[in-house]
Parts: sequence; C-alpha cells; structure tokens
Amino acid sequence: MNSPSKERIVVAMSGGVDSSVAAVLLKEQGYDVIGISMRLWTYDREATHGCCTPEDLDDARKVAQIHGFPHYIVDLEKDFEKTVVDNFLKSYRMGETPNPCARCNQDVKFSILLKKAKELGAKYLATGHYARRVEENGKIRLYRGKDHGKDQSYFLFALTQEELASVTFPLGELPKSEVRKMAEAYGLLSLAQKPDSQEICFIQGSYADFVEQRLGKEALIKGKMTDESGDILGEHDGIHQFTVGQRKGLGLQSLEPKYVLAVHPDGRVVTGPNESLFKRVFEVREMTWVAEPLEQKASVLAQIRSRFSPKPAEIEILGDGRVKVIFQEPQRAITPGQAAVFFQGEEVLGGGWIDSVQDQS
RNA sequence: UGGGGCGUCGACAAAUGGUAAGUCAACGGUCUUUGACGCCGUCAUUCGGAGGUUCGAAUCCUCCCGCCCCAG
Repeated sequence: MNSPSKERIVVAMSGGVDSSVAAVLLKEQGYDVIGISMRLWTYDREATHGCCTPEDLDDARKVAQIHGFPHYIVDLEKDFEKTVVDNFLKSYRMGETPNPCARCNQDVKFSILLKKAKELGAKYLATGHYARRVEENGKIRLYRGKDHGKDQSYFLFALTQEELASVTFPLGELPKSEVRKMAEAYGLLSLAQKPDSQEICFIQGSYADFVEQRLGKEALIKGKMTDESGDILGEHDGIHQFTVGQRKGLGLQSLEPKYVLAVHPDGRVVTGPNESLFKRVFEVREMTWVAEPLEQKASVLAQIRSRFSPKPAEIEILGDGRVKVIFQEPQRAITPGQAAVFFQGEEVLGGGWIDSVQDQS
C-alpha cells in the first residue's frame, strides 16, 4: 500500500500497542482511518486482563482522539457468546481443548467485524496482526509475519480469499521492537510500555471454574484416571480439567512424572510417561484453504499449536473437509481441538481443527 | 509377645558417627494473543517416641509405640 489516497480503512483496535500503531501508521500514510473496537464481554471491575476491557477501549479512543480520526465501539457480545464461548464449552464437553483466539478470528473478527467495516464504506479492515498479505498472480497469499518471534499467522489460518480481499496487516513486515519505537514516536507513551496481551480475554480466574459455572456441576463429565493399559489409578471431577500433555494437577502418586495421554468424552483420562505422548498421525476436520485447495497429497510443514515451529509432514486430502496428516518425526502432544496449520516455506496454505490422533507412535 | 525385618518431607528414597541428596506431588514466578509443555525458585533445624553413649548421631545402646514377614 504505497499509494496514499483517501481510501477508507477501518482498523480493529484492541487498545494494545500493535493495533494502535497500525491505526496511526495508516493515518500517517494518508488513509481515511476509522478506528473500531469490539465489545465482546462485560468485565467485572476487578478484571486484570482482556481484549476489550473498559480501560482498553479507553486507550483506543485516546489514540483516535490524539491523531484525529473517528473511533467507534461495536457491541458484539451476543455474537461472541454464540460463537466463541459456545464453541469453547462444547469443545471441553467433547474432551477437546479449544483455541478460542483462533476461533474468534474465524467467527467474529474476520466475519462480523469485517462486514461492519464494509458497511462503513471501508475498502479494508486492518488489524495489528503480525502476518503478511501478498498478492501474487491473481491470488492473495498469507505469509508468516516477518518477525518470526511474534508471528501470528497460525491464528489466521481460516482466512479465505474473499476475506483477504478486504483485509490488511500493516505490521506484517515490522519487528515488534520497531512497533514499540513507533508507538513512542507517535506519542503513545503509555501504550509503548503496555505489556503484550495474554491469556483468554473472557476468563479471569481458572478455566475449570469458568466451565463449571457455565455448564453447571451436573453437566460435568466425571470419570477415572487410568494408565495406558486401562488400569484405574484414580478418579477426577471432570474431563474439562485436562488436556493432552498436561503434567500438573493430575493428583497421582508415582516415581516418574505422568502426563495426560488422552481425554475421552466418556470420562476416561489416560495417563502415562512423556515418551508415550509422541505420535505421528492425526486427522483434521473443517479444513479451509487460504489461496487454493491442494489436491490429494502434498509435503508441507505442519504446526499443531501456537509457539511451536512447523514440522515436516505429508498431508492427504480425505474429502468432506478432512485431511490426514503424517509427521515425518513423531511430535509431542497432538491435541484434539487445537488448530493444525499447514505451511510451505513462509506461506500459510490453510488449516483445520485437530479431530483425532492415531494411537501408533 | 518364639524368630526376623522395618519405621527419614504428602508419596518414593539416599545419607549408616560428622552435622538431612534426589525424584514425584504441591506452591510461586517466567514464557505466551488458546490450553498445555518447558524453564526458574520454594518446599524436613529434622529423621516413630523417650532416654543414654559421644566433642559430635538419622546413623551405636536401652526401653516404649506402630507396621510387616516367617514360623507356630
């Protein structure tokens, strides 16, 4: 975007450094910027973190004020509840481990918010994500953020061509350190110091407590803790407390550390040694492709969780949105409910949700 | 109540006369736009109890308490 114009761009502003800098940067470049913040949740007074606490909304508003562009707040609380929160609870009931942040991008930010942006007459919706959007021979491709340490493309795997046509990531080429410097240069001093956001925005305490409150004690799936051979080692108060690879909080006595190997919707939680966590083969559901769907088989790099480097794998298209993934080397704790994202080099090919893991290692 | 053995942190387990390792768990912190993992740190002034020997004992002696095994 090197042609300054009066083109209108809506910037999704969370109140953090990244999206604030993105907004000001676009404004400086001459765009007709409108800042928008989503209200996704009603926070308690004691809320210590979140994507859109009253303080965050206020921070975003101040940035807009200082730099002279309008700022609106859209209330998407109901939508957020119906999509992200619902999915979060459903996921735990199935014995899976949800990734609400990726889900929020898919179901709220780049669908509902994007629609709002268009209604405001914007050509693009900009966000502060560290990812790159590149147009190449008629396709819009998604690349990892240049700053690999902050790369967030994993969370954006579900973007489609149609969505990408109206989306832009002004920070994709920049390192985080540069963004903080820019924040200072733009006079956003307090924001420049603001710590990176972290943890699920709509939960303040423990996840287990949240699930228990929402689902009700009756709906929790209790069951037995077992070892790999099925022998019972103990009991637990609900499968929502466990995730594959987990070590803490199992309450089991043993000489070696024990990890959760699998969580079953019928209540069984299988545990075992770390080595048993390594698996090669799994299946993905709800597969989506960014630029073009692959046919049949392909060699890719697969990333099965955030903060994890993509590893070589073969994928096999099964149809009906399903894909079989075979890692070259066994990987630790492949977890149903998490997103599996496929890359080739820097490019995000697409991804889906981990559905099941084959027992062989 | 004939013989033998054992009793060290919530669990396992070293140190057998020189001033309480380690592992698991737990807790705290760090990392992180998900959950985990990882990493760092904390965690027995005390060794079933009471006496005694010794410069000095969890380690030796005596008695008591509690377990376990072999016999019967």
